Amino acid sequence: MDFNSGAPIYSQISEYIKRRIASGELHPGDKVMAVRELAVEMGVNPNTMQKALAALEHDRLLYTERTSGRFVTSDIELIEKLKLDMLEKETFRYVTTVNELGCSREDARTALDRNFNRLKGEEKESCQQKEYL
Amino acid sequence: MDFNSGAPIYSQISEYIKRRIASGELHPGDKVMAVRELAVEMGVNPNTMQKALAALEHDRLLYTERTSGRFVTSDIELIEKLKLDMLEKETFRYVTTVNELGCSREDARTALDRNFNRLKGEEKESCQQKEYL
DNA sequence: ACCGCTGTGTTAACACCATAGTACAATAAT
DNA sequence: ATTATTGTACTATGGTGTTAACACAGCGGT
Repeated sequence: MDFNSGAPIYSQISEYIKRRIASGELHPGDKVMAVRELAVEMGVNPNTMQKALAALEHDRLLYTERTSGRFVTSDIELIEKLKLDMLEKETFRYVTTVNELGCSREDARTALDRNFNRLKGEEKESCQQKEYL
Repeated sequence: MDFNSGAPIYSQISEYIKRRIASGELHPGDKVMAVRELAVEMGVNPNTMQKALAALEHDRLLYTERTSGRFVTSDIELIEKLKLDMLEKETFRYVTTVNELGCSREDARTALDRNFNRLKGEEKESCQQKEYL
């Protein structure tokens, strides 16, 4: 990951993990890696990772069992709602921005298709599996 | 404007003005408001606004005439390139995020349409003109 | 009982962002 | 010449993010 978006790192990590929960890549009830381990994996300080995970706990997407570790919520409804909410939020942000840019709906549609193709092409080339969490 | 995105305010302002230049809402060669004036208008400190405008000057989107004020570049090609670049960058960011969310191209398409309709609806209701710059 | 793992809390240091306030140089208008 | 306006520079302060290096509490396995 690259943390170049200007937003705080802990926040970027929170959003990233949120997406992996929403996508189902992190299964409900699964145990997640330890704070220190995750911190090494993503190249940040354990405190920063702690802050990121704490935010996810606040949203009830993770819960912690005192000494055995952290787990993904088993609340499937919550996860489904999360996914829909994030899609809507991201899309609205995108549409607003692009509209402010003076681009039409058609402009956005073609740009969207072009970038989906670009993405699928990249995925085919570098078939590396993600090993986080 | 609301500055809740986590990114630095000066950076958000830069991007916002960039979009207004790209859209043509700020015409090439036009004079922009004074730093202090703009700062009041957007409710930020003059220093913050200065920083935002300095970033735009670094990109040659604005230039300054020592004592008469700042002006939008007259380089139409640059503006056109800016617009295409920003659309591509925003779209790629959106597509990447949404794909990570586990959403398909169709999911994105319908979400896009829904939000464009929502946006057009809102624009019709509150027909306030923007008075910045 | 001991060791190692877990999460958690604390302190300190450094950098960046945002704000306030002040000051100065150069031009335009009077 | 004087005044107002322009951009620019500087200091200082408070808040937050990031990192580092610790220490502690609770549970499991040996």
